[in-house]
Amino acid sequence: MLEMQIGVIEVPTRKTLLVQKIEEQILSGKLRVGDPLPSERQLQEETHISKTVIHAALVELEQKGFLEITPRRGAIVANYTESGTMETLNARIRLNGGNMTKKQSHSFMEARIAIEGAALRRLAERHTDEDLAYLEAIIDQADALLEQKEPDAAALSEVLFRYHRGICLRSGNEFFPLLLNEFRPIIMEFWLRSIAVFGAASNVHLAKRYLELIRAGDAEGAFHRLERSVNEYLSCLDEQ
Amino acid sequence: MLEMQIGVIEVPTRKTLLVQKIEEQILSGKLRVGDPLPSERQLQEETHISKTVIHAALVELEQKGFLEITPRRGAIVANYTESGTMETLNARIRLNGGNMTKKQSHSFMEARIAIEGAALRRLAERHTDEDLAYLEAIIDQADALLEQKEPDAAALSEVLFRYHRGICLRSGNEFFPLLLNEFRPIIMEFWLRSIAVFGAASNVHLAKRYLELIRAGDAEGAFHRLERSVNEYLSCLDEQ
DNA sequence: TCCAACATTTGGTCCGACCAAAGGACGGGC
DNA sequence: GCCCGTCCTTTGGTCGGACCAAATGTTGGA
Repeated sequence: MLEMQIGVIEVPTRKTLLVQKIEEQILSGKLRVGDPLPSERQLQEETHISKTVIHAALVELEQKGFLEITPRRGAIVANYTESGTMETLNARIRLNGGNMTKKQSHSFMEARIAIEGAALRRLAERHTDEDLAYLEAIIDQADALLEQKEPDAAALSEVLFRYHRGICLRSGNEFFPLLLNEFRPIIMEFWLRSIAVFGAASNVHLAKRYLELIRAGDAEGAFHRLERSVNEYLSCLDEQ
Repeated sequence: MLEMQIGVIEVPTRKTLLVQKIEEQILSGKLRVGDPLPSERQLQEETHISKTVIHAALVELEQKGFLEITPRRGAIVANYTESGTMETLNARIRLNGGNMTKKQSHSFMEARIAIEGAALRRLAERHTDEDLAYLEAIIDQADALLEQKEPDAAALSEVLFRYHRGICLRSGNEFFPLLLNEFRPIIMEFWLRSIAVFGAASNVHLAKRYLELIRAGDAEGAFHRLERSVNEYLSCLDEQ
């Protein structure tokens, strides 16, 4: 029997649509940095959306770093290269179809080495059996996925994300796992590609390798292993 | 004449108060991860605040990573160690009177070394005259503040933040300055303390020292200078 | 020419009502 | 006894109108 797959149909709210519309205008260059936005009442008239929702959308865009709102003066397009946060970057990548530029990819990998590398080092130097058990449990989940004849790449990406966030979590640094959460959509995309390029088994094997190096207390070894795999990925990316 | 300083009196909105109240309940443990919140209408009845405002508050808490809202089902307390971002942490610190725990301070400094250290290294290895001029211009602003007999600590903190973000910006990595923006409130608090402890002049002098090391192309020197100043600050903190 | 008084516009906040969808309760058909 | 529509209740999302205080623009008199 032929099974039809439609999947979940998400109904976007008006607020979401308005946010995306304005993001688009800004990122496409139709609205430039410093340009003033129409007043909330003008937007209300244009879009036939209530002022309450308009206001909520503008506040969300401000939190994302796209706008600069001054009470009783209006909103202007913010210099999002300066005031932006990771959410701004996520929105930029999402509007680009989920694809990063090469420079962004290199920046991302550099940031990954800086953060996860520091976590790896620290965890190798100082860890408990509980830390190791925590990571092993996640590895087991990855192994379970590998046993299927057609491993689910999305599910495996999720597990790999949790594994590497686990490294940050168990490093004892309270900031590192939160930073990884900020990167989440970008990291998930990265793992999907990595699985597509190097295969599912290879990625899980690498994860196990980190665990061995941590258990052995080899901080420098773990760090260099990360550097090496990053460079492999980047050189593979540059070839395309 | 004796000048009395009162400062700006901010009138908190109902929305703000409600957000803080719920944050408090969550962080104090009265509301645990997975617990359902009362419906918006129940909250309306309890608090005598209109549903629009209630709704806006809940959405803000969702963006901060404290809640998980499902349309037509309700809101539950999110696992903020899983879904939390830097904003969650900022909220936690703010509710603690703006004071970080010692562990948080150490985590922060470690993260700073990881990120800003990488930026310093890269900028020292590869920079243009324009990069140097950019940073010099910010240093000049700091010097201008120093010339006043009673330097404004808040203004100087702002300049120091822009300076160090400038280092990340000019490093060429697109992620680093965004990460610093996420840290912003924490970093500002840090500079205020650093100025209080070591003095304004000392902090500006240190900033100039980084510039010299960058100009000389001394990547390792710049990195170790950062490590050293971080350790000085931390040991000073531990004494208290 | 200057400046004080007034009018307009702005974002921020609040209200009470309505909407569509999800879940539960009910009941008829097998 | 079990299944599956049908109805009702509850839910978050939206709406349009209202008011506020501050910033800006305009006017008119000295």
